[in-house]
Amino acid sequence: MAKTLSPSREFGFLLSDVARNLRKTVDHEAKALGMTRAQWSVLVRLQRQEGLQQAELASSLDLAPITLARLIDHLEEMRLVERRPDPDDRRAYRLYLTASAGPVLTKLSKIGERIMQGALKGLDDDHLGTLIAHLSHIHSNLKSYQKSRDQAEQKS
Amino acid sequence: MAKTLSPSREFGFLLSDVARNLRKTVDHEAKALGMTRAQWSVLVRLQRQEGLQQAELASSLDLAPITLARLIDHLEEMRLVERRPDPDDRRAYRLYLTASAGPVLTKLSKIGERIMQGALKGLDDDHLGTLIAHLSHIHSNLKSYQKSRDQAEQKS
DNA sequence: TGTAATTAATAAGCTTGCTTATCATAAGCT
DNA sequence: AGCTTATGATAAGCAAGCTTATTAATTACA
Repeated sequence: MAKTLSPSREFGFLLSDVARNLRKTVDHEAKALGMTRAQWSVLVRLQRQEGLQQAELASSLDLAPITLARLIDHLEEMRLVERRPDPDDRRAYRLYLTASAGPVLTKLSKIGERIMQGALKGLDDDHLGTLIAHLSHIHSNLKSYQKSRDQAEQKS
Repeated sequence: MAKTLSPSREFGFLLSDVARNLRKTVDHEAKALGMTRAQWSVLVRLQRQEGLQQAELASSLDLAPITLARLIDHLEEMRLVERRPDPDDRRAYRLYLTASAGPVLTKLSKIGERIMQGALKGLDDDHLGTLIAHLSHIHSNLKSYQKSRDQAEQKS
């Protein structure tokens, strides 16, 4: 039984397990503030750069535009984000945080810091640096893999 | 602009980015076989251990029982999995792979190997070992974090 | 200039995750 | 034995991802 996996596949499963646990933890903490993880990520991104169009934001979050549109619907109902018409393009909106988003973002940032402190407990800075470097490497492998796939599809 | 994040938060974002890209790649490849990633993971788990009850399988995959129930509905329609009544418990089913699941699993295994080879290209075995060790450490941190959270909720 | 191609946003409808609730059966306790 | 509690499966309904299709506006180019 318990057929052993190759190290590379073991890594694949481990990575997705860790990411799922992290998601779950973040979901749980976000909920305490009446937010979801997806909404959180939108706010954080807008905090770094306001005035984006929906399509730009969607691509920077790696979401389909329609998925983001519905997230923005909610955030607008919650009065945390507002759509303003793009002065140069009547098809488009530009997205801004409202005044009430500030305090929420402060809380979210504290929570994020706390979660990651807990997750990385016992790992010293050197090791964290190595870990980040390795993951970045894998990240770029995956991105070039996807790019070549997209190009292959383009042709067909 | 581009306010810098602490290394620990940077790691959090990176981890979820990598995991999302991996998911996306796996989704794409699974689709070519008419499968989804979730279905794939069910089959792989059953391959390692047949005859599980739904509740057992759900917990081992870290899914809510109802989520698994609907996955099994589909896999049963696809004739890859079958529910057999548990002889000792009339409430429960036990899950088995059908004969046609074999060839599918063979293909899936090859695809998984290929994806991970691509993702880990340029990373030598030592580094992979370190990476796995660090992620395991983080994994157990997150699990104990969750456990303490669950216990706190138990009381309330 | 006017038509074709592209782009921004949204709609419809699917999957897969969740929580909460329901039903039937099992198990435990007195 | 009988009552309560726990458990296996499912249902209903929500969130958030997707693909495909539609509409309106913009851009490109013949």
